[in-house]
Amino acid sequence: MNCAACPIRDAAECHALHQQDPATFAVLARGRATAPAASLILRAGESASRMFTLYEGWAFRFTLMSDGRRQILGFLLPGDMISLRGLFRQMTFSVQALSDVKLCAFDADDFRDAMKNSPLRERLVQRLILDAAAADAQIAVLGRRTAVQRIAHMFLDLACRLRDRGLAGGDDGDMALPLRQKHIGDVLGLSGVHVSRTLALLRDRGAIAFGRSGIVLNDRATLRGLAGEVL
Amino acid sequence: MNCAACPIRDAAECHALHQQDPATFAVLARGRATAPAASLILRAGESASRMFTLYEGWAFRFTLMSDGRRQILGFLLPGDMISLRGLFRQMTFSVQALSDVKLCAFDADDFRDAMKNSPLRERLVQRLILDAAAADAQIAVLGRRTAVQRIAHMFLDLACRLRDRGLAGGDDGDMALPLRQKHIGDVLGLSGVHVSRTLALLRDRGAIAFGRSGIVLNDRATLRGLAGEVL
DNA sequence: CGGTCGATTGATGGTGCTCAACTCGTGTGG
DNA sequence: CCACACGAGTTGAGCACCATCAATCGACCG
Repeated sequence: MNCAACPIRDAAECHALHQQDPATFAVLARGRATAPAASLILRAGESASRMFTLYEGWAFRFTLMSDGRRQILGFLLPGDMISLRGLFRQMTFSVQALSDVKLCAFDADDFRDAMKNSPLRERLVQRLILDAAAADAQIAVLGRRTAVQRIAHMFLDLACRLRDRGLAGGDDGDMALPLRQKHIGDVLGLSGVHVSRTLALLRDRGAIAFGRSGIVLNDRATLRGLAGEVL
Repeated sequence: MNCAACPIRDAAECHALHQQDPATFAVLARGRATAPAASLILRAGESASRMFTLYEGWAFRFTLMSDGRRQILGFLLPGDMISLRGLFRQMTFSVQALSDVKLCAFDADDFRDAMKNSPLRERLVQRLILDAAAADAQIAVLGRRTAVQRIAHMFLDLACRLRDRGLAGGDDGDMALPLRQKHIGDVLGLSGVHVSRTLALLRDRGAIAFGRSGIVLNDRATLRGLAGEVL
C-alpha cells in the first residue's frame, strides 16, 4: 500500500472548490460556525437546510447500534464536506466533533441550484463516488484484516489524507493524531482493551509513539509492513 | 429491523427508469448482452465505455486482497446498475456473474450527456447516495455483528430487495437464494467452514432450509430475532 | 468410474472480547 | 493545598468466537 487512500480520496474540498470555481464558491458561502469538541454537529434522520464543510479541526460520522454501541463510519478532516448527502436525502449517520472545529456554512437550496449548471455538479458527483469507494475499502478492511493490520492501515490512511492537504504535522514527517483509543476501536470494530494492547505492540516495534497531543506516527515504513497490503 | 435495506435501497433501477423517464431510457438503451455464470462482467481499473444494468440473474461486486482472498462488496439483483460509477471514474471493484445473467447496455457518453439535463441527473445522484449509505450499513455489520447476526441480517436484506422488485420466490413468501456458502463467507468476512456451521444452526432453529435451488428462507420472524437489530 | 466442487464435521489453536483491578493525569470543590 | 472524582489507559485472567487443517461425503460431470 503506497497509501490506501491515495487512489481514492481527493485533496481538501474547500480548497478545491476555491481553486476550481471561486466565483460560485464565494456566492454560495454563507458564513462560519464553530462547535466545541464532542458536540453533535448533525443528527441521523435530519434533512439539512444548510450544508457544511469542515474548515478546521477533526470530526467523525457514526451510527448507534440498538444495544448502544457506536460504529464510527469515518473521520472528517479539514476540507471535507460534512453533509453533502443531506442535500438530497435524510442523513443516515450523525456527525460529532472530535476536537474544537470551525465550519463553513452554505445554503442548501443555493447549493442544489448551483449543482444544476456549474462545474460543481461534476465535482460533487465525483465526491459521492469517492465516498462510496472509500466505504468499499473499509468493508474490505473490516472483513479481512487483523487488529494490527487495521490499525496500521488506518494510520497510513490518515497520514495520507493529512499530507494531501498540507496538514502533515512534524518536521520530518511525523504527525500527531488527536484520537482517543475508544475512537480507534469504534471505527475498526475492536474493543478499547484490544486497541490498547495492539498500540503497545506497534509502539514496541517502533512504528508509533505516544506524545502529549496524541499518537505520533514516526515510522511509516514499519507501518506499511504491518498493514499487510503490499503496494 | 423491519428490513435493513428498506430505508436504504430503491426498487429496481431498470424498471424505475422506464416508469419515470421512458423516452430518455428508450433513447439510451443500446441493446442486450448475456454472460454465463461465474464470468467476469467488469474488471477493477477499467473506465467503462458502456454502462450496464442487470436485467436478469444475480451478480456480485468484489475486490481481491494481495493474498488472494476475495472480499465481496455486495450483491447485484435484477434492476441494479452495474457500472454507474464507471461513467465518471475508474472502477474500484470487479463484477462477476453469480448465475447466468442478461444485461441492458447503454452508451456511456450518451448517458453522461443525458445526465446533464434530464430527470436522470437527480435519479442517479440519489442512486450514488443510496449506494454509499448501503456501504455504511455494511461497515456497521462487519464491525459489530457476530456470524449469526451477519447471516440473518444478510438474508433479510436480500429478501427485502427481492420483494421490492417483485421477485419474491415461493407462494407464501419463501424464497430461494442461489448462493454458494463461499459467497456468503466472502461478503460477510467469514470462513466457509464457519458459514456451514452457522447455517446448520439457523436450519436447526427453523429459520432456513436447504432446497434444491439454494437456501430457502422460511421464517423471517426468527431471522429477525437472530439478526439482533430490533426494529 | 475417477475427478472436482461444495458441504459437512471434528480437532485444535489463535485472535480478540469481557470482566475486573489498578494506574495515571486532570479537573473540581472544600 | 488536599481530597476526591472522573476519564483514559493498562494489565491480567478466562473464555467465546471463529480460523485453520484435515478427513469425509454426496452430487454432478466428463
